[in-house]
Amino acid sequence: MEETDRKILALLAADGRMSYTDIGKHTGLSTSAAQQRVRRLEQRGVITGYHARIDPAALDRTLTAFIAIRPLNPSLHDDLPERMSPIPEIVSCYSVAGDSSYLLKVQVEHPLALEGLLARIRTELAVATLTTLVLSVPFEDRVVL
Amino acid sequence: MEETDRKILALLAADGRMSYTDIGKHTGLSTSAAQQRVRRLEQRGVITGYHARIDPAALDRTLTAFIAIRPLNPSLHDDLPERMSPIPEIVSCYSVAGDSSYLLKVQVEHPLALEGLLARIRTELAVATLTTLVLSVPFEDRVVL
DNA sequence: GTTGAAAATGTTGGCCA
DNA sequence: TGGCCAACATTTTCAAC
Repeated sequence: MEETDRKILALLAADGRMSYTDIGKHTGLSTSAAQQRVRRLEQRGVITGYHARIDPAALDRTLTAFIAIRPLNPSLHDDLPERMSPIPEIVSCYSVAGDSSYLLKVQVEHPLALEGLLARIRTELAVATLTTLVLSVPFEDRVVL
Repeated sequence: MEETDRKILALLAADGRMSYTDIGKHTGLSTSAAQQRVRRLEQRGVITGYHARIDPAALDRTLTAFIAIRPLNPSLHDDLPERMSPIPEIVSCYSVAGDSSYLLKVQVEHPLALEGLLARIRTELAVATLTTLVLSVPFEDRVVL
């Protein structure tokens, strides 16, 4: 990956709606050259998508937490991700190696909702949970190239 | 927050470059009505930004890990986030309540790089670390409205 | 990579319910 | 207030070089 492509990635990571014209200006390319570069980055799967980021508070999801889970009855066939999928409060799911099997990031309205969510997770998934509350987010998902 | 705005948020969360014309088609609004809604959502801070998502593997960051950190010398003045900021491998930083003080998400090239990163974090920040390796990511940062 | 021109989209102001 | 329309500016797209 070369200089110009990295620069384009940095620009689009910072502003996903930047126009090809502006990308061209920032990289010294013509509009269509910039567009071709971006299209190639998309086709190669380097850029996997464009997404608006939404303030969780605006959706009444003021409480964020990480939940480490460990299955109570270890089984060969692990379909936990599929069974987590219908639970809307689970925002991210990581399969991990360490003290637990999965690490979940969840977002709920308030502590009482977290209590309910934990009960649901424990019963529906048959797992033990260890919860860590998020107090604040100094930074998140930054892209430093 | 009403139905139409939620729909717009869902659309832009899924495709941050969707045109106002398309947003209008999906919501039964005219182009300019859709545009006004989006502008208002941006001004109210509900939409905090638009970002391209980049495949970490394309940037040779194949290894993701979570690192829980605990300061060795607890002090009143905590400037850890500022001191983490210049470390590019640290992608996210959460201040948490639980067994540790901060939870970091990091991305590195390979296990050896993680070893170096852990050494850097421990010495520069004067903290104890507990690392959890990410094996796979069933889903991440999904927005379910 | 570049240029250029056509098609699509973004933008603004005025008008209407 | 919130939405529509219509005219104008900008961007996207795609060809040929």
